[in-house]
Amino acid sequence: MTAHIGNQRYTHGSRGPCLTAVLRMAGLRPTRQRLALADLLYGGGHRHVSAEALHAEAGSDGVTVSLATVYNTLRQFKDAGLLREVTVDAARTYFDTNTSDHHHFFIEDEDRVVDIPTNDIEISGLPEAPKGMKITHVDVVVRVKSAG
Amino acid sequence: MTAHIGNQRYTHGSRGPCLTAVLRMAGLRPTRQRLALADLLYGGGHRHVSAEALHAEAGSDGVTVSLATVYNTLRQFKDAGLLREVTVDAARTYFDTNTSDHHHFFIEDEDRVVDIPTNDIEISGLPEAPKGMKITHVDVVVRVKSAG
DNA sequence: CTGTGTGCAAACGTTTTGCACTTTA
DNA sequence: TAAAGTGCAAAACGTTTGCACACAG
Repeated sequence: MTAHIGNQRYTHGSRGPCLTAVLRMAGLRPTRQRLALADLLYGGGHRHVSAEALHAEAGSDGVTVSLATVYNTLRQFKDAGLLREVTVDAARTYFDTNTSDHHHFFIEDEDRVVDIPTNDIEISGLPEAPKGMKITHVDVVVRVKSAG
Repeated sequence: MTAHIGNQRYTHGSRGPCLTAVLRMAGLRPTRQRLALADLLYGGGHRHVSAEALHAEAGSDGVTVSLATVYNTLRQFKDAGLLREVTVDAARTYFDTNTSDHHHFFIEDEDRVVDIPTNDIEISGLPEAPKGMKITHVDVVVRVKSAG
């Protein structure tokens, strides 16, 4: 079984040592805090987290990390290309462990971000970027709420 | 010449009285501040504003409004369907006077939102909403930066 | 030992709110 | 004159930063 961290491929089972290597490759020292957060982020499948949520999760996992360090770490991971920032909600910043090109559902009642499972989305009729501009990315956010 | 405020159509030239009517229809008393802000928002073509920017604009226009009132007014206009909130940037909230179905460019270097001029965008391959959910809206944000 | 990372608390920018005052109908 | 809106200052919120201490290499 393989998974991805940023654009690194890694084999499950050798996670501990591998995370160390990934951090090193990203130019980040593999400290206790960063390894613990990386393990939470990449230990299972892909995830979407907010700083506050990750901090709470670390806490209830017995990992001692300050909220400031969580914020700093998320930003460093993002700058290193290990995470992608997802802008869906003005109130909070979400980070996605899946950095490949894909789109999102935003579940409005729950303030939750979910990957759109298919890669079949195609956007046609996109206009040119305004004069002198180039497109860096196209984000599609499908906002959903419970059908009640 | 006609324009739109929310889903109201109105004729230019009779702007003053018309704005009063629109506000009334939205259940909002046509106060001096709300009329002034509505005039700034709808006086020209469609616009994208942040609270701070609108407040500054009012100020340099000689209109005395507090920032809190600008925030409150923008929220009320949004709740009344006269404005649409555009989520493109975690740092700031933008409001769009064009409430019809359309998409946006976000100019990253300038923190500026621009309507995508065509209505030709089609999204194919959209998956079902997650079980028990229904789609409320699909947002497409095309992020651009200067081609330098 | 040197430099990087961490934690805390304080600072920050944006947005909301509580309350006394003003305006609208 | 009753109900709604306003302004101000203060609070609240998520996020960042400055600085002293701790840790990795």
